[in-house]
Amino acid sequence: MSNSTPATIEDVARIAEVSIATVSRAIHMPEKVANSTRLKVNQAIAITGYTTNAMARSLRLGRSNMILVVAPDIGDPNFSNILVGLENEARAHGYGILIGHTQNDAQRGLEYLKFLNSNQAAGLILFTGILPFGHQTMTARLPPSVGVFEPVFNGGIPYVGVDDTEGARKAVDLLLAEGHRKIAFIGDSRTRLAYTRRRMGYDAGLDAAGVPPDLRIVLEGDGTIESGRHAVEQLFMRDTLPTAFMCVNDQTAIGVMVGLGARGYDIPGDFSVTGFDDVPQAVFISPPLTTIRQPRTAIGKQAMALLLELLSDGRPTETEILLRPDLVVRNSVSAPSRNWSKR
Amino acid sequence: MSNSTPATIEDVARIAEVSIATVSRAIHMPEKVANSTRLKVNQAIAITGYTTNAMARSLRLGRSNMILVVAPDIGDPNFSNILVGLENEARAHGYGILIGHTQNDAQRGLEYLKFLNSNQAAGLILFTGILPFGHQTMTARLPPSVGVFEPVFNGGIPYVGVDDTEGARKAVDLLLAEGHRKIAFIGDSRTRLAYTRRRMGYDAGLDAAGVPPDLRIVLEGDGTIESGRHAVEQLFMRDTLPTAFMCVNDQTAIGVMVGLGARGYDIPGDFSVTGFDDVPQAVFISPPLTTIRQPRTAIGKQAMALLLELLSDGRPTETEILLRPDLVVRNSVSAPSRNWSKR
DNA sequence: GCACCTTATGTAAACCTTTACATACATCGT
DNA sequence: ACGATGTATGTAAAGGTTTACATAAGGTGC
Repeated sequence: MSNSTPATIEDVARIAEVSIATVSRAIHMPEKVANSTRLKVNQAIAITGYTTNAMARSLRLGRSNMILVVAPDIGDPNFSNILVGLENEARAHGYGILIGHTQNDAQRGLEYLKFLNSNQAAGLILFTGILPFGHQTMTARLPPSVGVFEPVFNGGIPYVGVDDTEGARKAVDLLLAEGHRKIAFIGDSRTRLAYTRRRMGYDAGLDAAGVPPDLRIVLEGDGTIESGRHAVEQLFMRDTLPTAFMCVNDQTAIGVMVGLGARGYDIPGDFSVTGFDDVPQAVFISPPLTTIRQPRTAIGKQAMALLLELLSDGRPTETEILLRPDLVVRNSVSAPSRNWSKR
Repeated sequence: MSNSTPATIEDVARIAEVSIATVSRAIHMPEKVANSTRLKVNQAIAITGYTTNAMARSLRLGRSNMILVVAPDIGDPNFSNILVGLENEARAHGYGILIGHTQNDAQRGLEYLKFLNSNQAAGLILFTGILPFGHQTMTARLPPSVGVFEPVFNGGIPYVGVDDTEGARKAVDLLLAEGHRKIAFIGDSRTRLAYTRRRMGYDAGLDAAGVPPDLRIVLEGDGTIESGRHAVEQLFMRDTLPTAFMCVNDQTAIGVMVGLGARGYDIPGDFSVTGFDDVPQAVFISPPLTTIRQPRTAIGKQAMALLLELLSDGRPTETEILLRPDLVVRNSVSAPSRNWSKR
């Protein structure tokens, strides 16, 4: 029963007294095999503890049943829930998923490219707008692929995300509705296109409200807690301060809140702050952060569904699927303090 | 050059005008082949863009060059850095790593067991003390395996972690040195053995200091932020309060701090708090958390090194590798407030 | 009772590697 | 000059699976 080497299809065939072809059919095309023999085969499988050797199967079929998910940073609080959506959908269709972790290192990216080139994955999910394959990026031949969160340069790769511009617009509209005019945008135009789109939502909102350009303050960060904190320091060195901080993501917002807290200011009493993403921590910090929720599990599910479609049909029906980002109001926003009205 | 089907070893052989055996040797045992032919082969490889088909190779060799890392929760802030250590070490030895994500769901665990049984991974790294294979756990035949953080039940699986008891001892000794006597332990004896060991450190420290049992307060949580917050609520319903909270991990400590903050208390003015793990957030919350650092990257590196050793030798040289946990002092601990001396 | 179709199973090739063994040739010591 | 030794390469089998094709048996319509 538990021999040293795992049972093969031949062991099963011998015990069931049929040919290996019949065993294979009993497993993968049960309707093609007589009830009586299917029963025998199943018993033999139970006896031997047989599981099909995925190497051999993939070799023969020319494709694996694994999907590679490549992300620059697994620790990103956005990652985990997306993954749940991806996994569930994949599993429901007989695929497994593997996670690759590049840390924005081209060398690592190349490892995964090799992995793909050796046919070890049937498809690819990309968590970054940039193909992480260094100088080979242009010539890389990829399996069917889908991006998450933002379009992948290079073109031809459909993606699933959220309407970032609209989400940002919801945040800025809330601040405007509360009476803010001088709203700082703590952004990041370098790392992700999604972030640039959020900036566009900020501008569009202020344009629509007729806020003149000289009341706009835009700072560059890199989307980390640290950069949010740094942005606050920079602003306090200038002579004008905003009444609200609209942050490109929650991490930045948390940094801003920590920075303001360290200077003794109250949120939302002295300053309002908004984030984007609704990461799990957003509800735990104090005050709980008003932010824009991304339907992460749904994004994961859709992305995988799209990839599976590609895998069977070959042609994507859609090149871009955008889900709706929702405003979630907590306690980090209020009307601007009158203390600051002079500004 | 970029045909529809990827180049095989045979294409390379034809172009280099040698046999496929020579190509294989040129790749894997270069010293066994003449310089001139090795050159021809390399050129042919460059022309065809050949990469060896991992399926076929693994099938032939009977082992893959992938290592499966199974974790209950990828979002765990401890996970990411361990992974870096694991990855670097694996990569340096020609192995790739794949990440499996069980979410404590036996069904998912079984998927990975199947994956292992079909020889798709040469080794296994386990992030939980419990084999996540449901009812098949006892009969599961596993490849060489190493645990991370805590021993794996079932036995026979070596592990790499930190001396949890000693780490906890450092935390409690700090609190005692500051003058605390009434120290609550917010623990979790159910989910991880490591947590039970931390409790042992707490008891040992108090024993050594001669703190009588009736001054000890132990609450059960589950290691989440929420459970830390809940513990605070529970304690305020009792008549006696501690002067310090020693928490089984940082998440719990953050919850405790949020709970105390919500009630208007100052840390460390009114209460001291310690954590364990030194997760990345520990430095960002206010006040920054005094905690015990786990050398995560080193743990990952060692765990992978141990697994690779197992893979080649078959026998583990050590069954347990414990690294030293360090106290990192920040701002969440001070001497007990005199307001509370009545208690 | 026979030609024909359907259904169930078996045979063997193919997927792409690696490697034991065989072969061919060159080198060396005597 | 010849057997022994060593080096470089080729031939072919094996690894476990899927599936096109072949075969056999049973059923149908006449």
